[in-house]
Amino acid sequence: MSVPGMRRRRGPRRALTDDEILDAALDLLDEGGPDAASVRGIAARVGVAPNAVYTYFPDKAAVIKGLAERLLGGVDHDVFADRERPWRERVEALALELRAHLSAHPGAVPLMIGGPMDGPHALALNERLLQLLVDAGLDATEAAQASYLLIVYVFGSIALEVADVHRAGPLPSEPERVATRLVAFSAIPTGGFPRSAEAAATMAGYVSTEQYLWGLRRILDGIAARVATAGDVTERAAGPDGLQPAELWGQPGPPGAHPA
Amino acid sequence: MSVPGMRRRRGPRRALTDDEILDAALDLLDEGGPDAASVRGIAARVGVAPNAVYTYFPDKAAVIKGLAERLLGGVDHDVFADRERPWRERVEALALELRAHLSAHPGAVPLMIGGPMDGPHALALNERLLQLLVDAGLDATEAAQASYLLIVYVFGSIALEVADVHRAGPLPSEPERVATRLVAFSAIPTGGFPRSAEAAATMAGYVSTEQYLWGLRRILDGIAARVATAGDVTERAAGPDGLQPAELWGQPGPPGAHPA
DNA sequence: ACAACATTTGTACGATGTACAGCAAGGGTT
DNA sequence: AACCCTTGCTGTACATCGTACAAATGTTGT
Repeated sequence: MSVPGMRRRRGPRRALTDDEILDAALDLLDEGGPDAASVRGIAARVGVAPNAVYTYFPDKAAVIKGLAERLLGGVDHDVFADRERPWRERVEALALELRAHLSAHPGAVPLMIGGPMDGPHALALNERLLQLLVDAGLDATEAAQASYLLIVYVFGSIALEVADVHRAGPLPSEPERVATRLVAFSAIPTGGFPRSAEAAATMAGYVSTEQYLWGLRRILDGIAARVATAGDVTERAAGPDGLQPAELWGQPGPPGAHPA
Repeated sequence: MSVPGMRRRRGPRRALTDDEILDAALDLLDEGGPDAASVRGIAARVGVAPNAVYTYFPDKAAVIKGLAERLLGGVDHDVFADRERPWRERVEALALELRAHLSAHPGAVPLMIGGPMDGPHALALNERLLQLLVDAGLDATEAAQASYLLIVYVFGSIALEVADVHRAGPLPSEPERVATRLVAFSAIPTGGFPRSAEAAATMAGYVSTEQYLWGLRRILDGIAARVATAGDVTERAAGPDGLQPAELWGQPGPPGAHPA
């Protein structure tokens, strides 16, 4: 990403750009994990003194924020933009695209979920998702709720996956990740936890993408039921994941809600 | 990890306990946010030199890990232990209990999701959840998938909520949080994002707990569909563990029919 | 009383984020 | 062409962080 050997001359006039700094930060995160993006390291990588960074960003938090925006801005909107396709497919495409994009930079993930994601690219993505859900037949309120649910799932699962893994360098390949997960599980005194051990064992056949999609489809099933409730039957979930709405409408909440 | 009754006073003047250190760390996090738990701060709070902490924990990461375990160990298992209640209610109770427990210490949340949660208390919780789902009628594999989905949702939503908020001190009350969320939304150039603006507006009537439960219930709907189809003809995967739908919702019978 | 030992402290080192003051190299004006 | 003023970078400095090392301190078993 960054060009090596480029010498910077002393002087004013635009030696750096914001993007060069963000590139350097991202490179460092990819190589050394979440703690590797120090201001000094970034500056050294682009070939300037540490405090030169503060010409472009007010503080380190701003760099992180810029990085988050940059990552979100890199997701391919075309993947789920086709309004002719069923909405579930479109959401799945979006979820997979986001996961692929963020998993490529695991070191950056903890940093970006550490702060609010309210930049223009984040909002644009949210806007797309909301529109998609409205297209699917949800009213505005439920579309908002559903988008929140989906966002939580996508970012939450990536965050947990990244947290589980050795936090330096790029994410290992999926088979490797499954293996280390199993190692981690078996290294634990699972003696008293038979079901956890069993889960770890059966998990071997379900690599992470499968699991990700399984959870996502359960969520889509739940949302689809609300679509049906709204009276819009233009799209009914079909196939192996098909469901019969009558069977999954939940009952009202349990008595004894929890006090704050 | 420290058992009451076994007093370890073998050293010189004053011997600390792991719990005293964790208490101090948690207090600092509650007061000053995720960055407030410095080793020096913790040591000062318990009244020792900074490096005295390293007698009890090998490094700071171990303190964080101990803290995560301590928090997870504090969740009340009785809330969802009653196997006579419908499984959905039990899951909701667990989810609410976890959320209430973790939201009380927002500063600790980013730290605990930053690393793997594989301590004994975390495993015990996972074990309980898996058992609960198996009781509900899921086979071992799908119980594992479903528990992962639920865990991602619970921790992910708490993490995102915490990230949205000012990262110091205890989480504001829910009305305040909604207000600041709206402020944050309106402070953003939502001009180009009509649906996001609309979502922010309609969100006012749906405080965070409502939203949390809405998403959780969509997930439960999706999982319930798997329970219902577990013994179905279309999906022969059930095999020897196949259960009859009648037993799946517990003794009370199909959803909506069980008595309070 | 003595020795073994567990615990705490003093000191120190390297790394981090960032504030402050100055210096160099344009562009704009004359 | 000579000025200066703005812009961008550097040098230096400080507080704070995690933590390693050895010395000091007190407790306990013999």
